[in-house]
Order: sequence, then C-alpha cells, then structure tokens
Amino acid sequence: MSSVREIAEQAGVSITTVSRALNNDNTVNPKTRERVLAVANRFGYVATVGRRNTTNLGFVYLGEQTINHPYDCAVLAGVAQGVDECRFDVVVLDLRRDKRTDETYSQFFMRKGVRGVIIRTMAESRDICRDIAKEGFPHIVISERFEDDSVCCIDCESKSDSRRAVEYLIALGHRRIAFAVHNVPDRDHNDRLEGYREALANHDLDFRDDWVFRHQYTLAGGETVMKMIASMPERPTAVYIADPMMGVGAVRMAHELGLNIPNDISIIGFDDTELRFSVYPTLTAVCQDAYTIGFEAALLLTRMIRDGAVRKGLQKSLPTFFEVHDSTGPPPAQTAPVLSLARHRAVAPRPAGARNGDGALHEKR
Amino acid sequence: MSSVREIAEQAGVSITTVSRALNNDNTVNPKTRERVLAVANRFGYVATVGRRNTTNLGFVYLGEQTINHPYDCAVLAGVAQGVDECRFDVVVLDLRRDKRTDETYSQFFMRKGVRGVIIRTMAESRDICRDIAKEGFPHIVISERFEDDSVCCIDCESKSDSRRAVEYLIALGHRRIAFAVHNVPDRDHNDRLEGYREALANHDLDFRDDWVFRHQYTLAGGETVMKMIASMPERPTAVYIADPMMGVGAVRMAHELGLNIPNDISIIGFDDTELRFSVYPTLTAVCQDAYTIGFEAALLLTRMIRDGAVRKGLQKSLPTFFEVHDSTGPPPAQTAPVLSLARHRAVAPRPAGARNGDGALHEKR
DNA sequence: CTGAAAGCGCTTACAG
DNA sequence: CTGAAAGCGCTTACAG
Repeated sequence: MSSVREIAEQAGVSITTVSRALNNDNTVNPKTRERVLAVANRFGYVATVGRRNTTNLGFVYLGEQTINHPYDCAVLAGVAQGVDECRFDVVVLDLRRDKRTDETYSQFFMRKGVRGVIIRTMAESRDICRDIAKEGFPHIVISERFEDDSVCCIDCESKSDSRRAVEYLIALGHRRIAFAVHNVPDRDHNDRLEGYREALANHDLDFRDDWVFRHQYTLAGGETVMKMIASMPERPTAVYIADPMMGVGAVRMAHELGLNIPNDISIIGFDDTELRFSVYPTLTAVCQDAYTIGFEAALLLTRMIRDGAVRKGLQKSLPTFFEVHDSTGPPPAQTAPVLSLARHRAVAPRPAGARNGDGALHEKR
Repeated sequence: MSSVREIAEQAGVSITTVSRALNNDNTVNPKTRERVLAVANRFGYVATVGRRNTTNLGFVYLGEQTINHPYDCAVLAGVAQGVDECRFDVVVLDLRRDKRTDETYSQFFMRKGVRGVIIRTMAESRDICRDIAKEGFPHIVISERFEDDSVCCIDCESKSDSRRAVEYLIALGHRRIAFAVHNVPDRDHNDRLEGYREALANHDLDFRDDWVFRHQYTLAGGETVMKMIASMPERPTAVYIADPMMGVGAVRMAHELGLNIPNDISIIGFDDTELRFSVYPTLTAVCQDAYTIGFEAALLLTRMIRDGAVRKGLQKSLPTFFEVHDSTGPPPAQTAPVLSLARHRAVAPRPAGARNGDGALHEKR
C-alpha cells in the first residue's frame, strides 16, 4: 500500500498534483493525470483512514443490478467465502448509479475505497471491462471470456458439455431435438447453441431454425417455449433448454399440458445452482457452479492484491459437468400434437428412488 | 458527521483519548471509553478519508453466512435498492469472522467504516442485537421482533395469515391437517405454529402432536416430511408447510409418490420470494416479501442516518398475504395409505389456465 | 497547469 | 490513565 508521497516521487510530480489527479480536479493536465493514475494503479493505491487500510473489494454491476437472480446470489455467496482467506470484505457497487461521467473507472473505484473489483458483466458491457483492464485497476470479470489477454476473467466453458448433452439425447434415440435459450445475445449462450449445432452435425441431423427458441430468461419464457413446442404439428421429442429459469418454467408447463416427462418429452436443463433438484422430475442438466465461480474469482483477486502481482491476462476457465437425472428417457414410439391428447391420457408416476444427487438445494457447503 | 475534536469536547477529554477509545487502546479507562463511545454513537461518527465521508452500510451476519439462501438474496436485493435514495453502498460483514473479542460492536463497525448496520439475525443471536442497540449504533434488525423498544427492527407478522390459511383448508372440508416447519426455534416460525393451533381451536379440531413435523429447512427436509405424511395409516388430507424450501421439497416428493396435488393432498406453502411459482402446481401460500423487508430496512436506516434522528425503538411490521393457487382443493372422499395405491392410479392433469399470479420468478420489478 | 505551505483528521511516541 | 505535541496522509487556498 502506497501513499501520495510515493506516487508523487514515481510520477515526478508533487503530492498536490497527485491528490488532484486522484480526485479528478479539472485543472490538472490530462497527460499528467494519466501518468499519476497509472502509477497509482501499479502501486495498488487506496486512500487510508489514519493508520488503517481498507480491505474492501467491490462487487460491481456495470448495468442492471440482478442480485435477486439465483446466479448472482450464488456467485456472491462464493465471493463472500473466497475473500475469507485474505480477510477482505465485499461491497456492492453500482457503476451506472454512481460513476461520474468525468472520472475514470479507477478514480471511481478509489473514491469508493475498494482495492479491487469483481465485475458482473453482460454482453453489452464488454467494452467497459476492457477499459477497466486498460487502466490497470485490479479486477476480475466473471462470466465473460475475452480474447485480449489484458482482461482478467473467469468463466465456464459450456460448449462441449452442451454437445455431450445433446449427443446423450441422440443416443437415447431422439431425432427431433429442440433448443431454447434466452434472448440476450452473449458469449456463453452462443457456446451452448454451438454445442447443440455440433452434436446435430456429428450425427447427420438437420439443424432447423424453427426448433431454436429464444425467449426471456424467466419462468414465463420457459413456459412459452414449452407451449410452442407442445403445439407443433411435428413435435420435437426432446429439448435442451440452456437457461436455468427457463428450464423450470418449461417443466411447469409440461405438467400443466399433461405431458409426462420424460415419457412424452425429454428435457435437459442448464443449471448454475441447484435448481435442477427443485423440480419434478429432477432435471438432467448441463451444470456450472456459480458459487465456485465467485469463490475462485475472490481468491484470484485477493491474492493478486496481496502479492502486488502483475494483473495482466489472468484467465481461468472452470469446467461444466453433465448430470443425468430423471427428465430424460427414450423418445415415445409415436408423437402427435399434444393438446388434443393430453386430457385423456393416464400419467404413470415415476418409480420412487430413481433419482441420484442429494436434492439439497442451498444447503450448507 | 463529527470529528474527534467535537467528540473530545462533548466527552470532556482530549482528542488523544478519543482516538484511543475508538481504537480500543487498552490503556484507556473503561468508564472513559464508554463515555466517548456513547458520544461517538450519538454523533454518528465515522472516520473520514481526507475530505470524503463514507457512505457504506453494513449488511451484517451475526452467525452463519446464508447469502445463498433465497430469503437472504431477496432481502439483499431489496437493501441494494433501498440505499439508492440516499446513495449509500452495502458492504457484507461477518461478525463472527472479524470482530475482535476485546472490542465493542460499535468499535467493530467503526473500524469497518460503516455508518449503520442491517442485521441478519437468527433466534440464537437475539442477545447480540440487544447489545448493539444498547451501544446506540445505528441499526435495524430484520426478521426478528423484540419487546424492548430499544431495538430497531422490521419483520412480518405471519400468525394471522397462517390462521387464515388453515381456516381456508377447514372451509374446503379438511379435518386432518398437518403442520410442518423447520427445526430451528425462532419467533416467526412459532407464530406460524400458533396460527395453525388457533385455527384448529376455533373449529373444534384436535391439535395432534404427531401431525406437527419439524425438519431441516431444505428440500430434503420437506421431502422427508411428505414421505412421513404419506405413509401414515390415518393420513392427513392437507398440510401447511411453513417454510419455503420445505414446501418445494414436499411437492417433489408428492409427485414421486404418485400423490396428486390437490386431489390426494392439499399443500399450503410459505413463500418469501416467488418460489411458489416455480413448482407445479403453483403453491397456495402464505407469503411475505423478503425484497420489501430489505428495501424498507434500508430506507429506514439511511433516513435515520441522514436525519441524525434518535434511533430508539423504531419498529415496523409488514403485512403478509395469503395467495390461493392450485395446490389446494377439497379433501378426497376417502384416503388410504398412499404407497399401496399410487402406482395404479391415473393422475388427471389439471386444466390449463387455472392459475393466477404472473409466474415470473425473479423478473425485474 | 503546477507546487510550497498551511491545515484538517487522525494516530502515536513521549511526558507526567 | 491522560494529554500536549509531533507526525502521517491527505486536501486546499495561495502564489506563480
């Protein structure tokens, strides 16, 4: 941890100028300011209260705050656990709310008194991540991948397990397999579509545009997709729903339509947390562990800060995993549009004890 | 916001002594220390970095961190929204991890640089809340109720809606109604049991110990309860499950056992968030809004701090609400132990469109 | 646009 | 156990 004095020396200016640069006084020459900020970032500068030094990390939203989402919630829990090692605390920051337009990202973070930031990004805010990385402020981006090795990030590679999941359906005998994902374009979700596409291609199955559904990443979105699938004349016998909440919604709608899972339709979901255990039947799913993403991000960032290490291009990819549960089975012998059929069919209950996994959602780790 | 100088003047000591008292230097007389801390709390003291003053609120765990739980997650989202008005930020603090045994709660919070705390408590940490209140540090406790008017708190009164819910079952014709809740004794959950008890008493139904189930507040807990209920010789026709995750688990197990909800058994759940929309059929439930609890808590606390108002005895109770959905209906004409029956019965699908509520879990508010 | 100097908030040897 | 004084980290009129 450095003081204005050291920064002044390194940057070849007075402490007055350093203070001004850090606080974005507009009388300071842009070139000078940039030089000072660069040194400050290199030194991991944070303003100190008396003798005491800050131990706060920012959990930063670049756009809309989505703390309420299961994914964010699990990531944050992981972060809270991960900062334990170095005894840091986590403060939630909202860039859109608080960053002044005339200050740099570093200035904003220093003003908030955090020593590093974990960035919750979306596809549309990738450029902001690049800018933060360029300024040299200690950071780690969760859930996006970057080509430039300047951005530190951690993500899950979900393409190969997505392919494996769809190939599992094919192995079960399915030939008409739909794909659903939310309608916000981002890297991860395109990967999953790619995995789906590759699996089809590997087995000489046609890719059909009308079997790819894009909707909101909500229960309602999943419900809509299932309703659309159920009413298709030549109905898919299986669907890979590459978003957690949509999967839950789809299961609900299947029940409501009287479709038996997996006898009438097989569903593979995608899970960040343990939602797959909260529906019936337990979802076969491609899984990533949001908690671990948060945990690892916190660990990497706190260590970077502690060691004062260079913060260039640290990139980490965590594995996804594919879990087979009870929502998948062989395709039905023949399928007709379901709506005319459902009301009259007996739904056989699944045998008890068929599931694996422990079914403990949000239990202590 | 006051300085050491002002506190020194008020407390009749030097700034040296103030500094020592705040930092828990052990050479300072306990009496003096207490006087200084009392003044500091009255003035809402926080150490300042240069000219800048802190805008952090603590979201404090007294015991185990449960950020991963849907309830905490929703509360925190509400807090993050609620601090917007006064432009505060939220930092997650862990008392058990960081508080030194020889420092007071106020000293701990001041060291962490927060101007007030929202306290996530459990039954076993009620005493800590009282101590924090006694010290005079700006606080608000969520989800517990206190007789002493010294503790500021916000909670939901769930007894009357619990009674209403059970009376609703009675009105539907149920006479054998079970109750389930988790096995951690706390105020809220006892209220719900009381509501259940009152409803039975009001309608001359016997309260039976063997129909009250206490288990873990997890999916697994709810599953176990449902399994136990299903196997009882004189099986209850309805159950009020006064914990969200347990309700979801119970629904899963009912499906697995081939019990139709509500034809074979009616289930009323308890919901803090929107879990009731994520299962099939949508749960009839007593609901409290964890998001609003967090939002209101943040609003009250930030205003207290902003206005420098007296912080004694602010108590607020939010209403719960009772929502009827699809998991409740009249009792079956006759019931036998289910396990022998289930495999052979046709389960009629529920008519589509029977649900109310919008089914959008975690959608933007 | 920059810096030397004064000053604020806080802490800490040093003296009693 | 307490305080006057020195000192650190930072900011801010004031001067150039």
